[in-house]
Amino acid sequence: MAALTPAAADSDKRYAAATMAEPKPSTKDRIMDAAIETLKADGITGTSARAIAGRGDFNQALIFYHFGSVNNLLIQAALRNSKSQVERYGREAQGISSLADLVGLARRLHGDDLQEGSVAVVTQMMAGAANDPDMAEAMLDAFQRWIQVVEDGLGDALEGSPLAAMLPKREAAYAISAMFLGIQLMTRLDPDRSEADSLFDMMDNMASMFEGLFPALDG
Amino acid sequence: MAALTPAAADSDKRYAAATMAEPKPSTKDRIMDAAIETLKADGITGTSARAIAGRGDFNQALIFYHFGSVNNLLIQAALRNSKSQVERYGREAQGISSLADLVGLARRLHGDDLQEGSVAVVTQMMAGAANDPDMAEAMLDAFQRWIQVVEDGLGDALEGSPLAAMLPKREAAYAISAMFLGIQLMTRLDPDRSEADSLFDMMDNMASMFEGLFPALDG
DNA sequence: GTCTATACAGAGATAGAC
DNA sequence: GTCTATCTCTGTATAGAC
Repeated sequence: MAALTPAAADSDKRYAAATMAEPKPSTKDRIMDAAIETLKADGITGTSARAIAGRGDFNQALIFYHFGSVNNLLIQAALRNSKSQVERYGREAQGISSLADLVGLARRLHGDDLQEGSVAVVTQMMAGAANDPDMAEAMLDAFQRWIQVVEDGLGDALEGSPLAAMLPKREAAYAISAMFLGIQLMTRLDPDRSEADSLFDMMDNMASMFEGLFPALDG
Repeated sequence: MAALTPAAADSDKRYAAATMAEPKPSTKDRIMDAAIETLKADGITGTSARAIAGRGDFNQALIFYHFGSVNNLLIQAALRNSKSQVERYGREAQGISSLADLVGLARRLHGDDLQEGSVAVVTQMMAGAANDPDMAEAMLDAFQRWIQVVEDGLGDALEGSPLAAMLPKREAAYAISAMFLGIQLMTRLDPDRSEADSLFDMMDNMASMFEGLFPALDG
């Protein structure tokens, strides 16, 4: 589960540099980091060039020099993050061998993500995507990667079960991804954020039920 | 909170007047209508007092006179719409008697809603809710009404089935609502908007399967 | 590649005439 | 209750010095 460094940074470049002594982030990466942080903290309406530059402590004009526009910066930052997210999720999904495992993983990722705020960023970008086709395309791209991870995990979870033949994996993965997204969004609105817990409990029970009804043929 | 001005004539009055000859909307209602339309068309980032006023063809200052701030206008408009939505959804959900019915209804509502754009508004408001607690509260309120409708529909669909005893309805309703929301959001990103169809097909099959496994005891 | 300075459009909001 | 006019702030974006 462990990343290479605790500083587990996001961009490809930083991963490449993570083995070296000083993974000093490039300016572009610093700007993208600040953009994501601003999105998390202030939402899409508060994410201006000035706000981003203030948070990252660099000059506002750098955004336009490096990315041309604020929206393009957000798109690039989202794509960068989504790729590293999918890598991480994919790694986490290794070794899944049952639906119960899958639910357990989802529960844990939900908790982590609620802390970290990746889906909060998604919400903000999705809102921004409404009047920016390029941003919509980037979000769609991100979702498709995500669904693929779920589909793979589902394949592992159902291997050897008769359910594997009955369940269209692509559609199921789409449904699960949609649900996960929806749960995150709703949970974020709730100040005490408790309802999702019992939901995952329910899914645990459902998973047990399914696996009781359709026991795996092999391991 | 109370209606100090006579024009506090809320949407309720307008709906009540719908049976009369001329249901001429109040100014407040016209402003709220324009706000919703602007949210659909231009997203939260494009929804300014000027944009709303331009779309509804009234003076910008009226927004501040009647609602105090743009954000408060959005909150009031969202609450008004969510209430009427829930009424409508509740009506549609009457007469559900099976899971297949429920899926059918969901499919139809998905289609309608994709046209009409209610969930598009939700997306935008949710993004706005990130840095406005009042807006978050309003959205949470709206979601809870929605979940209640689903819970009721689920109760009707499972009446007489052994599933009714096995499935915690509140949690299931929460999960279904979350999934519906997620599907809407994802679908909106996709230019050709096709993936949801096969998803509803899958849910149809799942519903049949469930109802084959757990046949209703009575009608 | 980074900074300062600045242009200019659009934002929210209010005052005061009508 | 509605309008015009205006204040002030913040937004994106660019020019040009370093």
